[in-house]
Amino acid sequence: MAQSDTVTRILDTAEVLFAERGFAETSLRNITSKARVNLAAVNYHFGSKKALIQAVFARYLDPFSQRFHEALDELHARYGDDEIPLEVLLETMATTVLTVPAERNSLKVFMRLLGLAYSQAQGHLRRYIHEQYGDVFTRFVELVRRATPGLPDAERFWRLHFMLGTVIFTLSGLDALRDIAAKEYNEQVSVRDLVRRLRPVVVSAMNAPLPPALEEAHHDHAHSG
Amino acid sequence: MAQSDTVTRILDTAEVLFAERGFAETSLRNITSKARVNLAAVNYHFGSKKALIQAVFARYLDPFSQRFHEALDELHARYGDDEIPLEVLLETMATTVLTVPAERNSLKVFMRLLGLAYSQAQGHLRRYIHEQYGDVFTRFVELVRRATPGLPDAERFWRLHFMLGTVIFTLSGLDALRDIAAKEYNEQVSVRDLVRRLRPVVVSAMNAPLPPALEEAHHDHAHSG
DNA sequence: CCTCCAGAAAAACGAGTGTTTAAAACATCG
DNA sequence: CGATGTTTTAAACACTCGTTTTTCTGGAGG
Repeated sequence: MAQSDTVTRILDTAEVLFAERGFAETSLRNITSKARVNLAAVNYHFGSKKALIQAVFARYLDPFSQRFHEALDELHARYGDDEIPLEVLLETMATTVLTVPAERNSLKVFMRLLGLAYSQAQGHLRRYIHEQYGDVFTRFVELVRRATPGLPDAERFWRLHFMLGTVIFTLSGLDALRDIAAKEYNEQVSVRDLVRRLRPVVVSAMNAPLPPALEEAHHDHAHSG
Repeated sequence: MAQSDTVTRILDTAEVLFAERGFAETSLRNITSKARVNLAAVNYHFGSKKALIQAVFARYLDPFSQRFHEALDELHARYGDDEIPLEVLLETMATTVLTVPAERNSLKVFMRLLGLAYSQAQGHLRRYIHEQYGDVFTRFVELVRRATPGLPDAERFWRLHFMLGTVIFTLSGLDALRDIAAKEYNEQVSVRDLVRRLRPVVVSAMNAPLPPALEEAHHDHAHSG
């Protein structure tokens, strides 16, 4: 291996540690010692810790966005200009999300990283992800728009983010929840079980009745701090 | 003020900085200098940084759990042994969540802190919160159980956590989402607007049709990493 | 052979961390 | 007043951090 596997070892170790303990709580010395690699290797190969973090994300998101584009191309070929049902769109996204990390490590790490990125301070990672991979998401949202013609744009925007919260929150805290569920209801949940459970919930949530219109838009700001 | 307001100044400053940048990214020197207080004051009054973090949470969660208990007492008095409708239960929780921080600072900080606690490394904060305030949550869940008799216990467990994810994720990332929504759909969303939007979504999600039963429980573990 | 140079390794740098210590300031009360 | 206990302050401690510098290694090419 000419292009030394040092790079790979660093990435493999870093993504696990980041997912377990967060970015700030994981030092380069943690990573390099566990990867049995010299400390300076990170700065030599990646330039900085921040660049390493982005490289960890890129290794998941590059194939994801590529595959998701391909999957949407297929849907376009299959449906032409017909409206694609919401269930099919959600199913496609779920399949793609499940496919990418299945090839390598585990979905858990991927989801945990996404959760961390979104809950991260100042959201500079969120911004990076949005800039780098925002176009696939935009494309997806446009298809969802056509699949839910009864929904006002703003309402759809919020509901999509509600559901994003559901998925990321659940899958990123999966281990803890899995333990509780196993203890309380002695049942072993796999990620695929969870996706099965998520499907009807997400569909119902997206198709929920519209909220009553605002009676008179923000009249008193008394408690809206 | 005999019981010096140093303690209060530290807490007021700490909660804002924690909410903005996370726990690890906020140093005691950040806090004490912004609060115009001596560095050693934190360790003198709280003992350690970890204890300060818990104190910040306690200042929100103590009144919350007390008020939520009172609210549930009221519901019990009003409904006796009759089943309390799911909408009423959700409404009660929403009201309590909105009430507590409205008295002091802002809901945003409270939600951001909750989001951080849940996405935190190893979840030692999540454990602390669960141990300290788990009983109110348990009581609430029991009422939800009686309000949703058609739902298997495990299914209800997961759906409640799905909805917890929706709320915490949305409200803790509120600022960023608010900006996007304002730009794209030029509409000003207040927290109360969001709660109005959340209500039908959460109710529909909880009442979603049951997922199809597992065909044959985890036969192949091929991709369940 | 020697040169060259990407890569690995060891060591040091300077800045920033949570925490502790010891002295000073302050308040309370006999 | 002087004594007592609490709070504030400045300084130091002992690390850990990300990054940089320097040295060493080992194979490719003239």
